Amino acid sequence: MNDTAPALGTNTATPAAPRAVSPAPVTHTASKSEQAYAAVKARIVDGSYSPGYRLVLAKIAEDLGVSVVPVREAIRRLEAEGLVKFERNVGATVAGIDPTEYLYTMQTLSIVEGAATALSAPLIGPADVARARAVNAEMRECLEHFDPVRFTRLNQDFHSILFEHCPNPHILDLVHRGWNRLASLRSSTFRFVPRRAHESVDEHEALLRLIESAADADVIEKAARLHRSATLDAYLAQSNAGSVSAR
Amino acid sequence: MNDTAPALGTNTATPAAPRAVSPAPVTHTASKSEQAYAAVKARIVDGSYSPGYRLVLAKIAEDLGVSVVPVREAIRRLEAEGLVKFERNVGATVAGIDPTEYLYTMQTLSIVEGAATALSAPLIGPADVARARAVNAEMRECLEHFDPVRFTRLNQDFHSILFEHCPNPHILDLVHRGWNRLASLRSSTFRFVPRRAHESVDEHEALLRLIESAADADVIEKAARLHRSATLDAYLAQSNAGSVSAR
DNA sequence: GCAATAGTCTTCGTATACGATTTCGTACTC
DNA sequence: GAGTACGAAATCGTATACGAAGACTATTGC
Repeated sequence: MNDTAPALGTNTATPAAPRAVSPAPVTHTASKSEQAYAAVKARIVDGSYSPGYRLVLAKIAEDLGVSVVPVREAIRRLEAEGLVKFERNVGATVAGIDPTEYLYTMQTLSIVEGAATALSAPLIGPADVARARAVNAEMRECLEHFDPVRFTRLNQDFHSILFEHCPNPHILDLVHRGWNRLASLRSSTFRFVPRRAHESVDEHEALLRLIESAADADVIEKAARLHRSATLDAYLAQSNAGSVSAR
Repeated sequence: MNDTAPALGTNTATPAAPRAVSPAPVTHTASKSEQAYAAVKARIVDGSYSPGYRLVLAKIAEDLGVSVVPVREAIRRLEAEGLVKFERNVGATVAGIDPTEYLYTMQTLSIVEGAATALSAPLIGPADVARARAVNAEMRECLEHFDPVRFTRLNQDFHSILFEHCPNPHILDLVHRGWNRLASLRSSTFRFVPRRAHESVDEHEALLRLIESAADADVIEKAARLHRSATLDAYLAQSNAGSVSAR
């Protein structure tokens, strides 16, 4: 379907080596619509457009040197993907950080990512495990002088290695969408709950052990799912104790 | 109060989409874009546009009494949903029945529907269970003079009761999308594998028992997932006695 | 001084128009 | 007779234009 492959990337340690499946079929064909989609998506994911940012069609069109029509299409696609919220006769804004939304997204991701990881597991070779372990080592290092943003990026790299082999493209797409949604809110959970970062690294190692030992798909799925929902729980516990709760 | 809508006396050709699996956001304001989206989606889901059908923008626009621009947007949204396939400079076609695609969709659905059902379970009251049981009774009846189409519709109704209470709208949305994709290929699995229908009815009852007894979420999820993947397996076993995995 | 209302201004929604690309048919040549 | 090349028709892609709806502001009345 859609989903231009990158977006998940920015990976320093994992240059998407394993498979040449990477769709770079942009054969001199880049429709304006496509351009607009990619451009806006990139800006959302990289944080240039932060949540709540008002996406004015005419302005974006001008920035990109196109008319509003392709931009509208792009926005529509992003809306369907959940990256943008659209209100009739009012306009589009970058989808928000609403804690409720965060909860939904994390829960959904826990499920689809768990499944994707379990489905990938049999296809993950020793080389992949080694790469993942290297990333995890970096994460552990990163714990010293804790940098939430860097940590989050590494976290993404780590999990990418685990689920990218998923043979079911639909599920993989859902995982990507979930990650993108999270990426749009740059404030990672780890910023709020640094303690969770430590546990996270340990759980990563446990996950790798399971994969190495060719554990049951069920077991891997459950572990991957719990790994994520534990992060969610940590966030919830924190936010309840702390300031903003609201709904 | 608004809605003077002169000149276009012939419009509003779409009176409340014929009960697709997804909710109809029919506020009293229906932009042309919405109309087009609902209309095309309805036609795909109800089979007027069968898989492979070529969706010509101009023709649809004329049928609906609008211009092509709103139709384009609608098509884009349907594309993001996976109901249509779009090729640059060529056009859109209703997404196909490709067995591989079927496999992917069913697998994905088994996962998200399983999760949705498990999350819904605690919110399902005796009244709901009773309704579901009534539907299942109809299905059992339906086994006598087997009618695959009717059976499939009842099957959808049954599962809808089980997952519609899902508190996570994202997951619920994914379930709807999965069902819609399946709906677009009118040939239900049960047409090919009537025997599966019998098992299915029994599994439904088992599922209801689990929900009634407030079984563990894990147990319910696994049961719901297996229920669906068993249907998939039945299809696979039937359709090709040879090439199992089909890449 | 505050609130309600009217007017303006921004921005969206859709129609129409035209250029670009693909596809299909036909004729011509080997 | 078959294959290729040229051309026409169909269809998509995008720009521009105009009407409509919501938001913002200023003015007026209490």
